[in-house]
Amino acid sequence: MRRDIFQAIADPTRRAIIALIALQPMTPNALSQEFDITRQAVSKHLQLLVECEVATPHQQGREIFYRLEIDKMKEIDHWLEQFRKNWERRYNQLDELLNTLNTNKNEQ
Amino acid sequence: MRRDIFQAIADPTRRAIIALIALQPMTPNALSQEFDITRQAVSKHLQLLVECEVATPHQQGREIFYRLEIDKMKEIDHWLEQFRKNWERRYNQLDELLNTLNTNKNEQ
DNA sequence: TATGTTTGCAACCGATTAGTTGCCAATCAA
DNA sequence: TTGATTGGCAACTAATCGGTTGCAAACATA
Repeated sequence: MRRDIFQAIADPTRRAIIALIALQPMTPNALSQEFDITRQAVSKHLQLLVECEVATPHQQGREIFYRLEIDKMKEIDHWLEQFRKNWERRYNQLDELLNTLNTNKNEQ
Repeated sequence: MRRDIFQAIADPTRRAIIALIALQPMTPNALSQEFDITRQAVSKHLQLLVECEVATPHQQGREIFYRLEIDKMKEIDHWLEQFRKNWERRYNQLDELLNTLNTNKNEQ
């Protein structure tokens, strides 16, 4: 069984879950209301995310909030590093800074 | 059938293939010598990469060189963008500047 | 032309995946 | 204490995945 971050983000539902809990920790119940699948299906995705150490459960009464382990996302970023020099010129920090300032006043 | 870049990088062999053809275009035969699987298995990975538009075949005589479409890797980078502000020092620079420009709400 | 090389395609196989339903334990609220 | 809510676990299923073998087409070369 491969259990790594790349497996974790392979599924579109899982990517959506990751994006949601990046904003705030959420319960399986709350999460399942965002999708057309059962709570149990969402739970299985969460279970996999926990195995991959992408999310961690935090119990609060009878609810369990799943929180994103943001550091895990860095592993993807790190893997991308080897390709970045092949495409990025704007990875120059100053370029990035100026570009963002010129085209984006609002965060997202 | 999900055919996207995230599916493409889910498999470790495929990630290795991507890393290899990032250095130079390679043939299925040459690639298969780098792994403990058959040429046909490598070919199937290449086929999927082509479907995902991560690699493109370039015939040269009876050989077919597979070349990495580096731009596709940017899609991963773009998806990561939403998380990056949560972790990156070099983006904190930007955050700090934006906060200052926005009459600042809160530091850090 | 005959032969070997390179590759794609098809059929097949076992394991995994993403989903379902059913059930039970724990917690909260009346 | 009773009943509803929340969520994990188990069993099952259809589809997909990653691999195999076998074969035929296209090309290169003797």
